[in-house]
Amino acid sequence: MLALVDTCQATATARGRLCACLEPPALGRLRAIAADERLAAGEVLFAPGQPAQSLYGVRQGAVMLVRTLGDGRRQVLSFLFPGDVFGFEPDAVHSCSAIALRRSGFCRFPLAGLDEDLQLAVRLHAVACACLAEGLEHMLRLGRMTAAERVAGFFYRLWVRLDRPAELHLPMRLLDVADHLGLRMETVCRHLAALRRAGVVGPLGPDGDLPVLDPEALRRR
Amino acid sequence: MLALVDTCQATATARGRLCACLEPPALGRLRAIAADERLAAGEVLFAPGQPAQSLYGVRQGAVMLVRTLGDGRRQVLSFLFPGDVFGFEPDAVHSCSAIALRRSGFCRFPLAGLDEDLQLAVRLHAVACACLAEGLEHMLRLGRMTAAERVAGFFYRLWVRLDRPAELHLPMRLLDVADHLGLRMETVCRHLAALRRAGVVGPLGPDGDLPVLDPEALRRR
DNA sequence: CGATACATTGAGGAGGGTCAATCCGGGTGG
DNA sequence: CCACCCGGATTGACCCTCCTCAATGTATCG
Repeated sequence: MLALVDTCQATATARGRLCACLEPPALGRLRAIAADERLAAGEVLFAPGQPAQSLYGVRQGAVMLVRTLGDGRRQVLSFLFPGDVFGFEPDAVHSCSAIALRRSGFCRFPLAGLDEDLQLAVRLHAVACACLAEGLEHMLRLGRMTAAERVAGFFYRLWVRLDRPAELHLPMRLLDVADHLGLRMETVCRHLAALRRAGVVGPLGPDGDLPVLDPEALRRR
Repeated sequence: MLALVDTCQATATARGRLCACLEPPALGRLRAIAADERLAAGEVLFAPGQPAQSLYGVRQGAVMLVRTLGDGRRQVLSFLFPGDVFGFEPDAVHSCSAIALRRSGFCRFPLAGLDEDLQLAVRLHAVACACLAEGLEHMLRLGRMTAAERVAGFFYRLWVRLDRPAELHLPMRLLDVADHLGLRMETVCRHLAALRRAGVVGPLGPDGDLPVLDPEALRRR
């Protein structure tokens, strides 16, 4: 079980990481309660209405959190990568679904075990704050940025999050990106095509490979 | 100092309330560290870049949290009313401004005092989760709802939040509403006019009074 | 009585949505 | 091995919602 938490530690960004900044007692508790979980691409970790009894940390792979309206409208709340923690709910019930975008592995932390150590609780709050800030940031994008800005900004942030690779391996479909950015798939595709014509990115490969040629131009929007 | 926290308790919704569900020791600590703060309409409680050293609970009045882009684009992240808690930041610096919409009073809770009691820390996390969920909800609106839905939904939620009064007293300008909903003021005004023509709301008074004639129609969108 | 601040309304334009056709690569089954 | 199919990406044409700009209304305040 030790390896579970340590894997998180190795791959995570410091900010969203649950096990960061913990001293032996809290870390020990975290290790004691962590459970392993694995999902294949497309599988659902939890769905709306299900009881929310754990937090999850992504170890490998990629996940998205999705809310769906009755009439089929979808909002992808976030894409999550190794080190990210998710599953926060104000009530004891999930309000969105978590869907693996590829074969993924998770640390599962039962909520019951998280409320009994002060340092752990404080850390938990810090991680929740990071999620909250992330959400507010995205609110600004959805409310006040143009389609071009959203698309370029999205790929820039993804590129940074994935350690600035020469080639981005998108685990999600363009439809998912569109549902994240509050746009239509066609709109995302068009703006991506514009970036390609401008020499900012290369052609999108069939397996989701996207060469990033000019990250600076992406950042500038 | 006792009265401060108790005032929160009296007026707050259970969910976002910091002092809810606390037993004497934690409640005592909360009371011990709570400080009073008052602002006139339009005054700024904190601004981006300022050190974030406290959480705040609204006691009376109304506040909005605002993020502004360099080019003047604004996103109102949330409107806050008695009982709401705000000031969560992942870093020790504020990322948005808090602006009083009218004469308002706050409980100020220094962060330093919040990290030392387990029950308090757990409660803090619960409140942060509630904020987070609120944010995700709004993300869905910004990303996937039409202007008409956003406007109607906004006034419906405000009406519920303010205890379903016959007449809504809007503390904010239409411009603020627009910047909250990712719309233009004119668009908000037009859809509000449509609701008026449909007999769902009455005419908007000069001091922000808005009779709510058919809440059910508002809820239906 | 102007001046200010905000709400309201109209006319016109643009950005993004909608619908539909086509492409493309990979899998499947004959 | 190849024809077929399928999911997703791409592109085009058209349309509608919302934005933009501008004029007008209205209440408050000096």
